[in-house]
Amino acid sequence: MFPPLNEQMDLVKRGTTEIIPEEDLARKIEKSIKTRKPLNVKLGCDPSRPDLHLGHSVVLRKLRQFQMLGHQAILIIGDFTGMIGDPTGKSKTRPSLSLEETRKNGQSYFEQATKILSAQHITMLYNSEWLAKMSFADVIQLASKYTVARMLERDDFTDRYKAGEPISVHEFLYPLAQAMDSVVIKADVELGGSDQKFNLLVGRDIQKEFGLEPQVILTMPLLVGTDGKEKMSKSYDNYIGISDTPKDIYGKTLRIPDSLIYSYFELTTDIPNKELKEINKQFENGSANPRDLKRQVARALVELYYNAELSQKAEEEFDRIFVDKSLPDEVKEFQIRTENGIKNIATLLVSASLASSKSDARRLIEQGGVSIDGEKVTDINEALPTKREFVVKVGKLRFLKILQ
RNA sequence: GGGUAGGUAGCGAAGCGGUCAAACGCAUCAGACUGUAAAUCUGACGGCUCAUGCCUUCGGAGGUUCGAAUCCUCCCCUACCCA
Repeated sequence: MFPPLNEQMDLVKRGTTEIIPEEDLARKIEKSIKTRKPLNVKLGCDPSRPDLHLGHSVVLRKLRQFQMLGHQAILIIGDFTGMIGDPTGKSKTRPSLSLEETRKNGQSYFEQATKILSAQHITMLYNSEWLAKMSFADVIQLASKYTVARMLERDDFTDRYKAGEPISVHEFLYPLAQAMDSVVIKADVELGGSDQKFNLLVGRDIQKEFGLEPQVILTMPLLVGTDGKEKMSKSYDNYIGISDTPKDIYGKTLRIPDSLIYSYFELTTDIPNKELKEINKQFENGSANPRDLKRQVARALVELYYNAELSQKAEEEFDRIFVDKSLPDEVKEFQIRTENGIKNIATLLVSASLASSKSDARRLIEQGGVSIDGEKVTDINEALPTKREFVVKVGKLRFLKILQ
């Protein structure tokens, strides 16, 4: 029922950053073939941000490969850890969520994840199920299994410690809590982004402490966001959400810097290895127009999360706006009501949330960023057209049909 | 518990009694260029104003002063050192 070892290894190894230790993975797969028992492949999910983006998709797609090979995917929704707030990264002021919120986010996470994952061979668990039940004594015992020196080896901690930035004691408990998840579900393999390496390794150590066979860890590269600099993340606002509209997925993808094209092909699409190599070649020797390659990725992504038809429509729409510089086929509408006191273009922009304040509106107009029916607005006090409807454009992307 | 250095706009970081709505960098927004970009260049970047101007901001609360981000008092927060 399972494909042979080599086949499994080839597929699983593709696109990974590290497999630690690789021999163990082979051994575990071999054993699973022999005993006809699927491996437990764990992926921890942070429910503090409910929207999944292409960055998450990289590791989810890897998880799907395991499913396709007949293994068991286990999604751990970190609702318990999410309740306290995730310390990884810089934002210490991340809001603590209530259990209810994390549950809701967890559900939404699952729904989105199944856009990528197969509905078979999947289990979803909330880690509050076991973490919330641990007593203080349990926690102390768990904490005694790891040393401060080793905790400080984590890059994030090392850097912050050197920089004299605060590190709260509870942050040390996070890797341990995550490790407990691995203990409880008896994970054979844990997936994660390469920034999770430390946490995943702690899982191995703690499993050993509990007399279990340590999990193999498998890390994936971090997808760089649309800004071309930081990893894709909602907080940097450089993400392409898998629930974004076809238009947005297409448009955002086309706007990535050329340097990212290859990695987007590699990490976010199903393109076969052979074609991937071909693309790399074309890109290196300049025989392909990067724009065309980008269009190809964008099309592929919309197809992946929607379908071919919508993907084509998204492309046409994009061309209409940016190549032909005409209107999108659907423009949001805004009804002017006399009682709102809208008397000129500036007040209209504010009321329609196209500008955050009157000063902002003035700035936009002064800088030539506002037009009505294609005519640039030059005067802040310009009266509105008397027409019943007209289209206001702010910047390159924002259109609004005004009704009065 | 004692000591030292700090807390400034989205972030980083100057300023240390008036010329401070607060230098500079990043991020952001608009424009030019383009392939839709990226890079580059230009401009903007607390709010209200056509504008001189006015209003609200420099951890918090009070105070000194004609005048405070800048001085004083108390409080809160962070790091480091000593115990």
